[in-house]
Amino acid sequence: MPERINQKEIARLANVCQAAVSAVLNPNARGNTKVSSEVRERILRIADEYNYRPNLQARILRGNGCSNLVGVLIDPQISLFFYDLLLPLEIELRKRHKRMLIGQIGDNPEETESLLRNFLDHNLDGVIAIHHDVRDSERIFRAFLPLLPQTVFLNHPEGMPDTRAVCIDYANGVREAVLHLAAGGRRRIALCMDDAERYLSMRMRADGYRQGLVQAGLPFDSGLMFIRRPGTGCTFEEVISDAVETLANRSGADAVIAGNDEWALALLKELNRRRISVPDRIALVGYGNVRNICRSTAPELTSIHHGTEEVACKLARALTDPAAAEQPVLSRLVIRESTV
Amino acid sequence: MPERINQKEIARLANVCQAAVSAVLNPNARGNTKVSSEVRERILRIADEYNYRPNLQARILRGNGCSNLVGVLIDPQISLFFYDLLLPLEIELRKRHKRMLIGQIGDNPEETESLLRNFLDHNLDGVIAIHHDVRDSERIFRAFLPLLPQTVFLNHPEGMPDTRAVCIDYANGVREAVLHLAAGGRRRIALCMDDAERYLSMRMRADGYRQGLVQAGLPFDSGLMFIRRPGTGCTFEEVISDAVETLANRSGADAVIAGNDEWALALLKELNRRRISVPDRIALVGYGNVRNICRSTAPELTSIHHGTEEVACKLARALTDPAAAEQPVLSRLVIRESTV
DNA sequence: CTGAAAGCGCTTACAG
DNA sequence: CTGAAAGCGCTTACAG
Repeated sequence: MPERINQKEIARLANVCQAAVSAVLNPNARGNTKVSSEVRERILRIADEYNYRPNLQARILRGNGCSNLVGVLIDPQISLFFYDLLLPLEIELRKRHKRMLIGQIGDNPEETESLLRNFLDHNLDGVIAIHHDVRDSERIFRAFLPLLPQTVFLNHPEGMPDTRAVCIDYANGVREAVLHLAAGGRRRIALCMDDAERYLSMRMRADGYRQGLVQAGLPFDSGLMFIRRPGTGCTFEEVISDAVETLANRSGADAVIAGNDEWALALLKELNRRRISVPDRIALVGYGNVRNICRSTAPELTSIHHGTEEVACKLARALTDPAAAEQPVLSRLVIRESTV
Repeated sequence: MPERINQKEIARLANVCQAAVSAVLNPNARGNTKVSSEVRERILRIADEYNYRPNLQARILRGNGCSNLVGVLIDPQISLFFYDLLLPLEIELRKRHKRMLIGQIGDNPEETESLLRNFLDHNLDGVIAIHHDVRDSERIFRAFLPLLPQTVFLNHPEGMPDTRAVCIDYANGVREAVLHLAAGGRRRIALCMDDAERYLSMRMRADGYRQGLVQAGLPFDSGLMFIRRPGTGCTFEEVISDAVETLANRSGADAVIAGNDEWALALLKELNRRRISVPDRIALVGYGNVRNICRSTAPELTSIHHGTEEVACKLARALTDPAAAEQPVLSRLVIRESTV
């Protein structure tokens, strides 16, 4: 592979001026430099022969040309679902000849600001914010949104319903789960998950739970809703043990819908330890439908899916097409052994 | 936040020439433009006030300045372990003020070439190849390595021992596992994994297995080595079922070391289905020590760990420091319930 | 100590 | 139809 060649050098080899080379190699340019087809052929041949690639930095500096870079904001508390989202998202972006620049945001607002400033430096074509649950996020995003290129959120950030966002309807899958469990004869269906105040996604799960109960004609019983409060100082194991004690023993649950697959797995383990049979005595539903997990437990785990491919596709499309952000992505129940 | 300001504008506001601004804002530059401390203060104040950020593209075009971008090559068959590596790697790169540009390579050599060419366009500071198991990879990497910036591989690519690579000693953890199992009284220790020809990592597991047997004073029995051959047309479930049939029933195994945690989970499920107790009748060891999985099974899964943090740190360091690539990272056994 | 100028590679408005 | 030139924002060799 020869050394990198530039337009000036091609022009010299083809015996034309550099502007002609530029015009030939950018057919859709609006410049009015026209060239004869003979000259065009010569330039194209040489460019091909020497493996010409335009200099990206020069193009951007000039004010034309885009970086083909899309910033993707994630955070360290990323759950397995969002991990599963990264690869499909890369595939969707690649289809559009874009590449993913990863920005991991932490708890520190200053670091988040410095990250976004760095994003600005790179002249991104767009930003996809998969995670934006940062302290002070409203202030930060309000300051940066006008400067950043088109930004698409996965669900609206706190207090900013005016942003472009692909939303997941977290409620639907839970509603479906309740109906499925009720159809299987379960009457004491519980919901078990992390702090509901902070995360919209958790609140929506609770909404879906209530909707499902109403549709199934079952009463709501607050004793069947186990929600971990933050800052109690309990370990995860203690919380899970407490949840099983509360739901299975005290409240007489015959089914549990977990806030995510990790919780479902931990619950399954604790139920096994206490010799409470799943699904015979208690049916169990996860959330996230994480590959490799749901199909590897015994019994296989029923879970709620919100199509990573669909979400990835919509996020990528929404960068250029506002319509892609309109319809929410429905979460759906995927039935396996743990509920039958 | 004010509009973006450039050196020319700062120079105008400070009543100096642009070169002075450049000199003040790049203290380590070798230009011999010197400025009085009074002028320096004025320039710094204005730059700060207007939130000056140097234009990255201009710097790169000028020939100085680096992109602070590191390309990271992954592939779609990325296992959960490598996923777990991405976030620690991002953290290590961020410490060095670098950002991760994701390149997902597929089976198609042309796409891989186009990906690498795109990497060249972005003027990367370095490339970390986590996955490089592509068809034709030797030809491709031989062509691109001289053009790419410093490239660090996770394990050497096929046929290229002369590359800079952070190597994982996959053998050690398996050796430790065999010794641990033998110490617990197991005598028929099996190894169960995917095609060993293709992946060095699989061959090294087999090496560690043999070393462990020798050290434990146990005979090698080829009937205890179950290796999936590619292209048989069997589903994953069929392979796992076949493995359990072969190892547990025909070969009388009392312990199984799996090639990865996904296999271990699937084996555990199949053993449960056949009412073969783990660890009572058969001890089980995974590989990868994937978070959320090993601790969520019943019994909890003993697995082999090759410290993602250590690997991430060495990969990032090796970009600038060849010494970081010298010592292999040892895989280690993490003992949990499935082997006691 | 300070300023004017060249040039990185590119696109495009303008003149011939 | 073709060529000469300006300018994106920056660094640095050079002249005063």
